[in-house]
Amino acid sequence: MEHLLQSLKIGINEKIFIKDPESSDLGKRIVEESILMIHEMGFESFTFRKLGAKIKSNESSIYRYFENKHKLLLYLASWYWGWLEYQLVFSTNSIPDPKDKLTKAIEIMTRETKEDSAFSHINEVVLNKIVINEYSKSYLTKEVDEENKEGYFVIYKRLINRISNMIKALDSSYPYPSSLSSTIIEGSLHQYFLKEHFSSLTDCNENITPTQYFIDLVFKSLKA
Amino acid sequence: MEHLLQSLKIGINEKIFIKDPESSDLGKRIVEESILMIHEMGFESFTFRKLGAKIKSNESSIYRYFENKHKLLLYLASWYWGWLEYQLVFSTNSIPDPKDKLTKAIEIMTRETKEDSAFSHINEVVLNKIVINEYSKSYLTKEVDEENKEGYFVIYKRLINRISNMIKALDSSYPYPSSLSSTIIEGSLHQYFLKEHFSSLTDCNENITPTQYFIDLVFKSLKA
DNA sequence: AAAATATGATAGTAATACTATTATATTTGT
DNA sequence: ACAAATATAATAGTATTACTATCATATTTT
Repeated sequence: MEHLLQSLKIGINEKIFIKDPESSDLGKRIVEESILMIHEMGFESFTFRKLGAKIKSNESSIYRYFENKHKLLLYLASWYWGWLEYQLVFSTNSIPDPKDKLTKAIEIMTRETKEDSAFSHINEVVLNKIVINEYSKSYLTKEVDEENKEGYFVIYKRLINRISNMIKALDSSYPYPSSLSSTIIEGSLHQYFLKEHFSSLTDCNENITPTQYFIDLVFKSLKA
Repeated sequence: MEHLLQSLKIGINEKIFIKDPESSDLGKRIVEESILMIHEMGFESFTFRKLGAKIKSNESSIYRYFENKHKLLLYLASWYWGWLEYQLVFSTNSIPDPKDKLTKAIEIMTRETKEDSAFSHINEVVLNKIVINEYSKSYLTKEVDEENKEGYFVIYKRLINRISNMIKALDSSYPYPSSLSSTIIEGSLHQYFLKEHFSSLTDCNENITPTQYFIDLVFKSLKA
């Protein structure tokens, strides 16, 4: 639990923002409305000018919180992964059996998102959709290595490592724990995307969930 | 083989381009140099103006071939997947045993790219890197459904279906052939990306290839 | 009540993503 | 060989983007 409260409350790398959006009402409105707008119009069409108009604030005021929309996306993604990490650690902490623990972990990482009333200004369901549709764009850039060094992806990496460690705990002989872990996380986003837009490329639908697919995939791969 | 020569020579959906770049010297230079430039500077920084300067042609001339850089990316990706499909069908066609066939297929889809001298103006090694870094951006847009209807992703979809069918041929009882197939294709790109930029999130390195990982993953999942 | 800080209003800039027009090559058909 | 058609080049122009800068006005803190 050590890293946790950190991640959820102030754990987002301070270099991602200029001024902490949690520290003011305007900041929270920026976060709240940007989630809705990015979801509605897509990241490419989203601009700070449009966001300013929507929240009846000034473009230049938004720039005092985030350097640009890319940084805002990094912030939203970090928040999302931190929130998932919180749920992961909270729900698996007390499970002693490694197989049960990993099962629960996969469930949490691949299940449909439900609203969390603990964070009133963030719509987690919509944020999950943004992550599905936009997260890749936050690291598929020429600046990844630099930004990785700055620590902009730590929460995401820590999360994948947690799952990787659970895999190792269950089957220390399995040669690809990190690859399998990253496949679950990234693959889950991808299956949800396919379900929505390329249904012929996935078996996930109303009856089959990504969770079922990944549970099957993982436990057939491991000796357990 | 029916669809094939089509895909490789003229099979790229004609709605993707305004004028077929294969039909002229300028068109080929556009394709050739755009691959190098997108790789060098990333898709975001790449512009038709810069490309024009590089190939000593005019911005407006490039617009006569492609509506915008997004369409150019769709074209390059279609070419890439068509090229891979060609290799897939060519190499697996004569293999009668379903297990050998699928093994070969996974190898082709997940191996490192090598130059193909058959297409002098296209650097397949660099194009593969573009696909790893930029392909997701071609479908993670608000226009996917529209563009999917227009047929801009047919080759990619056909490819995933081919692998899916090979999985079914080997184990008709496996419930997730399409999801597994899409996991191999998309997951392979992702593992190569991680290897390059987030090495702690993958087990793939100089000694372990994505091919090994996916072969293990797939055959542990299937009854064979 | 003064000082500090946050926000708003307005303006300005370089670059992007085009479109339009006209001129000049180059190719093709007769 | 010459006209007609087509392709490419040159130039200019527009709306929008992604900012930066400045100054005014609130609001909070001390």
